[in-house]
Amino acid sequence: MQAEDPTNEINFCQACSVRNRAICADLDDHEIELLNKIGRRRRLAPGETLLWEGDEAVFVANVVSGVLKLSTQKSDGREQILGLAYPSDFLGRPFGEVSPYSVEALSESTVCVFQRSDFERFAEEHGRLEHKLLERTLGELDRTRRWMLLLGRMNAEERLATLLLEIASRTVLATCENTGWKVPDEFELPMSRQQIADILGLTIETVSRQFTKFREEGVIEMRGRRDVTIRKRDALEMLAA
Amino acid sequence: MQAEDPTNEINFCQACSVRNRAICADLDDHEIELLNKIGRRRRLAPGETLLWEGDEAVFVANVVSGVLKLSTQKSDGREQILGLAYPSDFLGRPFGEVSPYSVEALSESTVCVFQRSDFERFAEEHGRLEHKLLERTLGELDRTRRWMLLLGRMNAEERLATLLLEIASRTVLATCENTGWKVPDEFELPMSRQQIADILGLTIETVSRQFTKFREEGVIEMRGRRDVTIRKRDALEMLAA
DNA sequence: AGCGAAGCTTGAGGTAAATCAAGTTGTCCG
DNA sequence: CGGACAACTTGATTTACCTCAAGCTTCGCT
Repeated sequence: MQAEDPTNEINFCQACSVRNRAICADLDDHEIELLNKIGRRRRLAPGETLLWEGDEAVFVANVVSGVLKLSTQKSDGREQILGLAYPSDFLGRPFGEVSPYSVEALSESTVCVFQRSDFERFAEEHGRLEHKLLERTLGELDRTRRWMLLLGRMNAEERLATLLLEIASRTVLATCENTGWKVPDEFELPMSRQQIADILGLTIETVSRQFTKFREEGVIEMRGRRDVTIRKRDALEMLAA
Repeated sequence: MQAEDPTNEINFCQACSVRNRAICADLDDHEIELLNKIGRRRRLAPGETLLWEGDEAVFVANVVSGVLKLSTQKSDGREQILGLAYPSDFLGRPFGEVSPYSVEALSESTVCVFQRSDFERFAEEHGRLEHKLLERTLGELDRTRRWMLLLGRMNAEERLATLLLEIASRTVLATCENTGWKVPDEFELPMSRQQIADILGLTIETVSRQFTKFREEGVIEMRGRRDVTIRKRDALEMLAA
């Protein structure tokens, strides 16, 4: 998947690894060609920011590879991560003036970027794209609402269990083509302990202690700081349920 | 606004109080007539449930009057309210099989209900409706994500301040037509203390203590349990910021 | 290899909110 | 109008998580 050349500006849609899963999936060859003309590939290094909260919303984008975070800050600096974006996910705020959150790459990422105005014009002329975007947005709203139960009503243990299962399941969807995949028990965390804390609404110390606890209980195994193996999936699912 | 007859099944769209704000706003007279044929009005008493979490998603609806809550539960019964729906808001999960949350009326409410299958067919044939629904869904996603900052990173005082301001601003949008309105400082809470706790991710006791604190500080004034007057809006805005 | 620094872990102590347990106040209804 | 019940408030105590403060790993770099 990393083999394709992200700098190739000519007809990159044809070879795009998320071509059949992103919002462009239902477009025909002619439409794809038009979309190809208004978009461009962009590579982001870890830590690089694509959109700033409060800034004019100039871009929208599809994630092609990598993982990005959406986040917002309180005036005093407290940060809350609003979600993660995986390959085929859509980024940005069409039909809105300002970006309501920041978007920053967690890992080395490739995105397919459009000027918001270009994209909106295209969408209004091509109902199928707008329909796909609607379906994706409704799905994202469901996912976001489920996260509210975690932030409002779960304890630290339940929160980390839920996140580990979520990352596992999202990782596979991002890695394999849509036949024959299954959710892996081994994966790499795409973010630091502090970022995990900002996702879960906890402090870095509490997150660290929970990792230690899961390790001691044999629920997970770790090689280095970011390589996780789930050993007792049932235990995690019980907590997350 | 309560003067219109909710049981009148003939052409209720024409006289609908949310006609210009709901997703039907951009439809022409012919389209409205078609939509009118597939929808029907339904009145809900406080506490009555329109959709159950996990059930087949048979309905979608527009809120005409009243306030409803969307909520989800953990397996052990802990509840988290995912959001409130005010007049002109859209309810339900188009293009999905199961309802990801429950919808229950908080106050006496009127909704305009469609069979999901009817609605989806109509939407696919009428791009303007789908576009409106997309805009509304994107807005709802933004609002939901902002709430995550509250659940993940705010203390009890900040949470209640934010909710009071939110209810005040949503109440006016629900009450007045779109010219000349301003946000009121006096309003009625449409929910119980326990429901406020379930919105804010707190316990009923903590909510009660915060109300008492705001009253003692002269930030708000209360007549009975549900009538609130904001006396120091600055103070609340400072906390919510 | 070995240094340095950022990232992470661990411990001790403090605190906001939860929990448990009475009281009190509104509200419904005959 | 009064009585009963649910809804709410208040107080005392506990606890999960936060804060502050060291240490310890991991990893990039020369």
